Amino acid sequence: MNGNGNGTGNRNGRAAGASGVNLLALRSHNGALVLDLLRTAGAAGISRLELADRTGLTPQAVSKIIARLRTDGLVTEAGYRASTGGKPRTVLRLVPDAGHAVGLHLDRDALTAVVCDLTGAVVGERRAPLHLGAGADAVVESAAQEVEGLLAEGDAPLLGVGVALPGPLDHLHGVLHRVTGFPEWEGFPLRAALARRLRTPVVVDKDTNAAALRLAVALATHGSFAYIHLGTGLGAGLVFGGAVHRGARTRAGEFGHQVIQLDGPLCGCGNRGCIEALCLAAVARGDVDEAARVLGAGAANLVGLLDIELVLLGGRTVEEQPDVFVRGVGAMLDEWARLQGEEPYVPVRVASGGSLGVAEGAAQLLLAPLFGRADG
Amino acid sequence: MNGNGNGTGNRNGRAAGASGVNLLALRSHNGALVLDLLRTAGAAGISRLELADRTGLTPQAVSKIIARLRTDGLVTEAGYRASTGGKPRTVLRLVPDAGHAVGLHLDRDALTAVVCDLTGAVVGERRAPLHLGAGADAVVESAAQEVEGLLAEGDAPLLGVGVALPGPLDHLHGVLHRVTGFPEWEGFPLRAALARRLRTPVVVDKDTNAAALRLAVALATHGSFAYIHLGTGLGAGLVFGGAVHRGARTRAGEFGHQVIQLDGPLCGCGNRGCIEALCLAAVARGDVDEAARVLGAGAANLVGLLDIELVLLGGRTVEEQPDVFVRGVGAMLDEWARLQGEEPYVPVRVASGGSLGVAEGAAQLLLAPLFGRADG
DNA sequence: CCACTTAAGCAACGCTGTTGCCAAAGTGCA
DNA sequence: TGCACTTTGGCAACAGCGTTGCTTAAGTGG
Repeated sequence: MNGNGNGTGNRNGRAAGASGVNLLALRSHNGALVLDLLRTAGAAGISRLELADRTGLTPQAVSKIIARLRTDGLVTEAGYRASTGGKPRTVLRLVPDAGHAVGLHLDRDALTAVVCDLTGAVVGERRAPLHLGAGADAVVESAAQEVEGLLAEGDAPLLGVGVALPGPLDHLHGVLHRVTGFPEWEGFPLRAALARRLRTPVVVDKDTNAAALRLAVALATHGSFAYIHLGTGLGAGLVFGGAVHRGARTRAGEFGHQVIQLDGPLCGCGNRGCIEALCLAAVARGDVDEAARVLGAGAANLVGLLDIELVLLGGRTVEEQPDVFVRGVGAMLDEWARLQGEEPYVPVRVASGGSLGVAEGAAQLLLAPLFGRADG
Repeated sequence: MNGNGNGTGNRNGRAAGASGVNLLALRSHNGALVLDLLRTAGAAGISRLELADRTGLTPQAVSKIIARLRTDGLVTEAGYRASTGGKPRTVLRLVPDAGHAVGLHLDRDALTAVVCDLTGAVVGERRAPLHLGAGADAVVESAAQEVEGLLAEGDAPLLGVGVALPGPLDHLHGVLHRVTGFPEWEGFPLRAALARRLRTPVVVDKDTNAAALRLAVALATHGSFAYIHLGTGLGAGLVFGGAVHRGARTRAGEFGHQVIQLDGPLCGCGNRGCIEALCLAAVARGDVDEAARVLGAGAANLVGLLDIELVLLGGRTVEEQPDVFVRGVGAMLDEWARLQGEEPYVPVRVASGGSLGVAEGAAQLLLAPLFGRADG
């Protein structure tokens, strides 16, 4: 897709530390950068000179990069800007249909599948009931059939399939750990199984990470934020420098089992005083304010520890009473900021997304790398 | 120092998002990579072919890079390896005296200054009493005099001065926030003041970040760890991907004021249930086991949230009874791992370092960028 | 002594972004 | 209408990057 394939061009992909960069990698980096700016510009488009200004590259370099991207069919010229006293700028736009990716959201009881174009827009959608407990092979088969149904028309080239699902898993190898309540999934190589079945690249990640990735792409941020998801469980996706932080074993984000009440009430995980236990208990007894307060304390911990810029809230429970949570969490962050004696104003917002958010994020697992958003 | 100056070579350093890469940046990246491997190899040295293998670059590219570095005086040939059936490999070594950096540790009651060579080894050292409350100008002046005394011999080119001190501060601009107990420092532009006085580049950072940076460099890791410092206060330095994580406003690492006991005892910061409050109280009443347990709970939170690979403990209180803390924290991490049902073994160790650790880290604020360890 | 192996440099090359220059396409004033 | 000016963007030449192909250097081992 990007000319000479997938990038680094190094002889060995195994270099332990940081690895050397050659001209192919440089080309691919700058190309991705330009593509990302084109994507961000959306329908409004962007001119060569603006691209040069934003990337720090010379106009001539941008012209060459654009010429390559046009040859590859990723970019087109689309009209002209108004003149500012000279030749008017040429508007450039991403070609949305130059590539598609499928996003698959496997939840406990439902499956959602979307096809997204290069801009991340949903161009196709399917939903189906799902029983995660039905066994790995059955689930893989029905997921594969949904994907095939979605791709029936078969127009744009398919980059691959991203799968998002709950619970700890190994993102690098695409192997599940024990999905809470479904022990039969432990150790199942979902990525390999689905890739073999569909004969296409597959990437697997946690649902919270997928949601966070979608938000990072949608916000076009290279900064940091935390996406906190409160539904049947409590988890978080962390974004630093515009990339999802997955950690050494891709298990980061276990926000729900942060202990916030030493020797507190027992949690399902076996520990005591986890945020999730306190929060869900408060929700269960109808005390949403207290749930928001607990969540806010956890969010303040995040902000203090990691110095993130933004907190986004999502999940079924939050969506039921968004104002209560935004206010409650916001109040805790403001109080924390006040105690710090400074004005490190960290906004709290509800994450846009809706019911397709996670599936869109799953598709972004394949789209985002094209735009230089590395796998973290 | 590195040929054409400091790197990126872009026309503007202000690009908001990720920025474009040109050939100078590529050259500087690969050069830094090679230098880092040479530094890591230490006195044993490393051959061109090993460098090629480790970087993923071709042997010829490495030969060219080494030729440049030799011309710049950063690298020398130093003997030969035993033959393995052909021409023996040429051993290459970093030239330690190609550059020096000063590290300054300003503590509440003492000043420690070191000069380090390129390998990070201490080649000069001075200590002096210090009264942080004596006022900014007086402290800057006495610090400057210590630095000048240390550099009297004036041999190797000086890269600059790194300053590490407690309390929140703005690393990017080198401006202090309110140092606990010394309100007169709030807003003082330490970096600018010292740079003007000494006419040399100055970098300012928190003491915990400096200590963490020294450890990252010493361990030569590109992975992740947390350095937890327990002395008169409690703080942490976080390292992801071999780089110190400072966060959006360079205030990350406020580990001590993570709330771990909702509505717990009042902390000096005004909040309730901070780890620091619980931990210091336990230490004060002689219950070191409990202090270790609290610290361990906090460390488990870190590991769960960020999926780091290693926990390092340091600071005066830890050094007094290292075994108690290592065992206590380790027990909490093991228990946490057991509850996860997996074997994500996260080792706990005492951070080597001694009384010069922070000052050495301060020097690394200037040395590390030469070896590709960006300011993160 | 000679075949073989391994290390490292020389020369040519393809490709990168950059520089210098020029054509295209507007505006604005006389 | 004409001309000076501004701005955009491409063409051509270039320096410099890592790569490739080959040669030279310097060992081992029969």
